Amino acid sequence: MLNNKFYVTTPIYYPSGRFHIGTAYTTVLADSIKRYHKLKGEDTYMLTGTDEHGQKIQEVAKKNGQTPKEYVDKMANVAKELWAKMDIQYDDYIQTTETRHEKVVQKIFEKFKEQGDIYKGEYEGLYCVPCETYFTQTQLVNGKCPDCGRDVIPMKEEAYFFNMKKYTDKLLKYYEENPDFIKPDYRKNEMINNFIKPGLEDLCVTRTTFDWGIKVPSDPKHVVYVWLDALVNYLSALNYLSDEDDTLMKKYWPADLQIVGKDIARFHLIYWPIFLMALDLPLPKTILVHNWIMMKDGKMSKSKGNVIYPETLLDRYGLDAVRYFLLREMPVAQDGIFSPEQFVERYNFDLCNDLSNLLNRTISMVNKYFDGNVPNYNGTINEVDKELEEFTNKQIDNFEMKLNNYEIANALQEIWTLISRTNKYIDETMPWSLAKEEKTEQLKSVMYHLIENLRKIAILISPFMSSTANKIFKQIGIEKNELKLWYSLKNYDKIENVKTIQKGEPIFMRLNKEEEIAYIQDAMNNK
RNA sequence: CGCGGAGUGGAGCAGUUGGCAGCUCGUUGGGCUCAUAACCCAAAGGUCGGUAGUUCGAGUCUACCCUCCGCAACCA
Repeated sequence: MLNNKFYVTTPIYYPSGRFHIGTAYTTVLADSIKRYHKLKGEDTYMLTGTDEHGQKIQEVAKKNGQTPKEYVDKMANVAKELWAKMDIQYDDYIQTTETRHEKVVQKIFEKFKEQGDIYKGEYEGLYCVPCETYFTQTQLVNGKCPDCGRDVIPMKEEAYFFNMKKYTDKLLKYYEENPDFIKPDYRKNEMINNFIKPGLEDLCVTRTTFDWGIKVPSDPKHVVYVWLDALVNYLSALNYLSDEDDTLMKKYWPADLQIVGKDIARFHLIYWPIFLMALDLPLPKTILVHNWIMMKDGKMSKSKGNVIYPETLLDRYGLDAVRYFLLREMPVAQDGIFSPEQFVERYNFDLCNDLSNLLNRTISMVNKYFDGNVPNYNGTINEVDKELEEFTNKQIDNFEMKLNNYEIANALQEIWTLISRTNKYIDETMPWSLAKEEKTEQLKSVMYHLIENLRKIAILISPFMSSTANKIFKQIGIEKNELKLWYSLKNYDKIENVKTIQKGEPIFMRLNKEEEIAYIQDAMNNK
């Protein structure tokens, strides 16, 4: 294997409120891709965390009667609990208020200053005194502060700036020479046309109007402004520039995949690569910008009463159903729509009718015809079997192609095409007739192929729905670990002497559509 | 004003380098009985937003236009 390590990151989330389904989506996406690489035997590393500085945090903490640090630590725990609940296998969780991070930000800041990339200047903006916040012209609502509605006044303060112009050409060249750097492709054009072509403005990287941030060592009345602070987390978590041992950095940098939401695309596609260039570090291989989960009536918002929190779905429908829905229904390159109807339909059609039912009918037949003893492989005894094997191998290739290109929803679709094809195989071969006519060899072959395909399906879904995959393995009697690995997928003859369980428990039961839609709708309105 | 995305049978979507218009759900008819009123087959249903053009041939390329959504410098 040429590339046998895989470093994936999520954004560090801003914990100013409750984590909603979008946050869960990003994290599930990262986790699933990581598990896929792990399944292939790669050395994987996943990072997530929280972005804990800034004025808004300071205010929320105050409102809760806590110190900012108390507040962010509490929120980090809330996040960790949610990720535990969602079985997210992150390898490290970074909080930007940890010393290991702050030290690195300070070092980088001073390095940039020495290099001349950061210079002192004056920040000018429209300031709302009671809110202690600057706004740009375009953020104002009717010329007033968008938060409190009061007048804003032009203000100036001393601040440090990062010289972005210096790196513009280099960045454009990098975009051009590395077509995989930005996915989906159109984001690149968006960045170039909207921000780079009109001329990048230097980025203000410090503030003096609040103090909940990392102090600039050489000028401590300034705190480092959010983005320089936040972006560095991807490095500080690997012990970059730290006195500690830097094996992680050596081993995992550059990142193979960094996943971000479209709202923060600009920071990751422009400023982040420029910071890395200024540090003389290689850039991540791919930055994947995903879109948003929308509601039928537009963005999620509390005032519209259409916010959906992950817990609502997790507690009632289980983790795997939620993970499946998020990954299957959200196309990454486009906004996806969440609706209770779609959730329930996906659950019933894909998980119950197609997958769970295929398992159930297979188990029942193996028990009925062979007492649960899965016959051993007997080759492809006819055209139907041969066709099934070829089709299955083709689907595995399709799946791999789509997933390697980070088309998760399409990759899942390829698995479901395989599930359908396997269901069809039962109708084609009509095992019940074979049994009646005592065509035992053919019947054995059909049972073997069904079990074998279920094994493959379980492997394919395992990065997305690991407990479902395990339930399938268990029901079809697969115990050996080597039969659960990626590299056993193309084998058609390795299952020997296994026994299915006696009575298959359905892994997904059909939901009552009206009831469940009402339930989800209620949960959305009440909170 | 600008930039980005979208406009495909009733609904939601696929359509890679231009070559007989596909998928899921729904509808109608049929099949099967291993399975969860599930599963399998078939049919009906589209002038692929509009106009003009390039081409032997365009949903797919070019130009212009219309409609919807998003962005415009700290909301995944």
